[in-house]
Amino acid sequence: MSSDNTGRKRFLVTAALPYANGPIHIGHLAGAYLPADLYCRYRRLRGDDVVFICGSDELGVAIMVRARNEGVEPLDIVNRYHPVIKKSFADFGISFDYYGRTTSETHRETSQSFFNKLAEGGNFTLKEEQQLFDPQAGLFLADRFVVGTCPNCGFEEANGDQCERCGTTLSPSDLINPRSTLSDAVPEMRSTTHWYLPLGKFQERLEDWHSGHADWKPNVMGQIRSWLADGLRERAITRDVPWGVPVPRHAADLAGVDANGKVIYVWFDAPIGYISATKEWAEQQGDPDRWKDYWQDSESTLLHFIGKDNIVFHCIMFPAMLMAHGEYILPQNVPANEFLNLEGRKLSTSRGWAVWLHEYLDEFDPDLLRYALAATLPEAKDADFSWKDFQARVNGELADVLGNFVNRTMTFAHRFYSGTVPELSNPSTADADALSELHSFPDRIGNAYDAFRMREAVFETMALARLGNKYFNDTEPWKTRKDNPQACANTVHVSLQICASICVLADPVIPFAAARLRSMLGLSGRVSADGTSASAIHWADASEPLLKAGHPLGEAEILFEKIDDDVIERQIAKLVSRSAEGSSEPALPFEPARDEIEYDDFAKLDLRMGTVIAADRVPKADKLLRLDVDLGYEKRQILSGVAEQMKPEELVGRRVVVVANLKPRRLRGFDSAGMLLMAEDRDGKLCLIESAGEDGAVVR
RNA sequence: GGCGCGGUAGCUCAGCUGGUUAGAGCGUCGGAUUCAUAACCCGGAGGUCGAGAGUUCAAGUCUCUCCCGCGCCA
Repeated sequence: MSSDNTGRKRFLVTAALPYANGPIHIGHLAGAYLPADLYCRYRRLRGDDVVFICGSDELGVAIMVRARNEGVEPLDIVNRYHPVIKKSFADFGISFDYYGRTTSETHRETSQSFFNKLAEGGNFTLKEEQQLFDPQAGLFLADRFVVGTCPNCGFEEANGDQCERCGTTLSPSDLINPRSTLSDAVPEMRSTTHWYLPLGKFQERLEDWHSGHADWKPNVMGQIRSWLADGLRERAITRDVPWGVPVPRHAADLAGVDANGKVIYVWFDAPIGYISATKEWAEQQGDPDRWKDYWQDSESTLLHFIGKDNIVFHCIMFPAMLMAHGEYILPQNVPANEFLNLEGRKLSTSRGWAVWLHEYLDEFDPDLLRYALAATLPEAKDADFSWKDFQARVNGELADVLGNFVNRTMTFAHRFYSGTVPELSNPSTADADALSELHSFPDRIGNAYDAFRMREAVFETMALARLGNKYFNDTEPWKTRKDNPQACANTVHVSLQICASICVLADPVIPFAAARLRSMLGLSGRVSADGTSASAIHWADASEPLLKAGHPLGEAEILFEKIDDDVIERQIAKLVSRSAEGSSEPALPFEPARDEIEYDDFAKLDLRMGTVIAADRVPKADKLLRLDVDLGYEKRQILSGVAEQMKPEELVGRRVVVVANLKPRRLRGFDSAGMLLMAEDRDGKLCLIESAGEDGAVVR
């Protein structure tokens, strides 16, 4: 392990650069950002020197195409999303030391000089080849931007890489009547030259390096072995695209190639973004060379947090690049996570099946999602996030177990000990046992973090609150208060110590609540972000009582409010309705507001409460249900156009609001005397208007 | 199609290099309690560990075949 002469270990932690063509959702968080943040916060509390780096990946074809489709510049797209992403991370408490972007000048320079260095070292090969060119757009086309008729099944919208209908693998030249998706023009073949990185040259060194890391996660190692067993091939590192880091002049001259219009392929420049962002961080620190301590000193530990889709880039290609360059250290570990599903289905941004971070933050406390996600991270296999599970975690664990323990402890301290820590004297076995168990928690939780077992760490953190509750229960201070005051004081003393340890050990998971807890305990400011100040409480200190007898406590507050069912149902409904719209962004307009009316206009309505006592379908009518409604003073037959959304049996027994004085009319051979009031969402979804009040009650 | 990772109580998941009656949280049922956010605490029930075959004194744990989910590659 790396360390400097003060015993502090030095870490450079990166989290995958999010692609800046959309906002952040919970899948991103669970894959990389939250586990990385848990780890960094933990390490800082250990007193280690951590630099946590990330940034927006803003280059590449996808952003360019999207800009074309919207008729704007690529820079407009990334300028739209970069600030949103950056802010939502910050609000969520992801504690990046620096969040950069790959459109920065530093990144261009860093990528180009990296490229030049590899070119000088003779690491690249050049290949001239025929590629599809869209003469109208003036662009070379990636395979997937060509469509045409499938030679196998005749499907007319087959993609250049695969036919969606019959599944045949294709190359664009196989297509009959090929056309560009950018302009509809017929693509032509043109010759172009590109740089390749022959990864095979690094095969042996990579194998040696990997064999020294048997401790990596099985899902990561499995995939690496699979790639190495296949044998590494050369891979293109430049493209003909107008949006990227230009191939540097120096390398082009060395190769004798006109590099005009050619850029470095994003897979090559994106990981270099970690380096450029670290340089920018160092500049910001006023010590421009300091990035080298983290990237080029063997005493430093480099960790990449990523999702499983990124394993080969971080475990094969980027390390090969770093080896080729020669001046960089290699990652110590790449704890890649699997994917997170949502309500049992795969996340899909295009189908509107996602929970967006910036929207979540509009309605909830960051800590709630941090906890719920951390408790169910996809560490070994794909995991599922559901709103019901979120509610259960918040109510049953954060509020009931942790929050309630703190609350009952604080209540005692304030009510019977005037808000100070009572003295511990003649401790019972129960008191001593609780303290001795407490002693083991920093290591128990820390060992889990050290091994990248975040879920276990979170579980063990909650276990400390469970210990607190059990201890509190077993020692029954509400009884001893009357017949054995010292025993009661001991209970409150020890319980407060447990709270104090929690405010340190829970800090990585729920940093905002932990800070509130510290202020309740009168420990504000004692846990510093970098763990360096002299009076700071460190991770290991949480194994011992942190509060002295007589220490004044702050004001008590509820740490976590419970979440009501209807709040959760609203979230689920939002998800479902968006997914039905098939779009990620809420776009439907609200119905326009109507003209103003007089009170008398309103008073003409005779609205009454009623109960549906019978309901059945109207024959040959898709939309109509026939209902018998009890209005208290009489029963009515009412026809309602809800059959497409509600079943008769769902309506029986429901309380409804009825327009009772609507002129009766005949529909499909049935008399309808009145109508039911409903709320209609923009997408046409209907909801009954329910209320208490007896049948026949006037609604106004 | 090839490769990789997973498939363990109703739900979400632990089970490291094979070893006594397979664990936790939630849910459920029962009990106890009342300081506290109708919270907490105790106890019970629930699993032929995806299916089948094999190795072994002994297999969720190793081998093979098959099925299912996810991913990577072609």
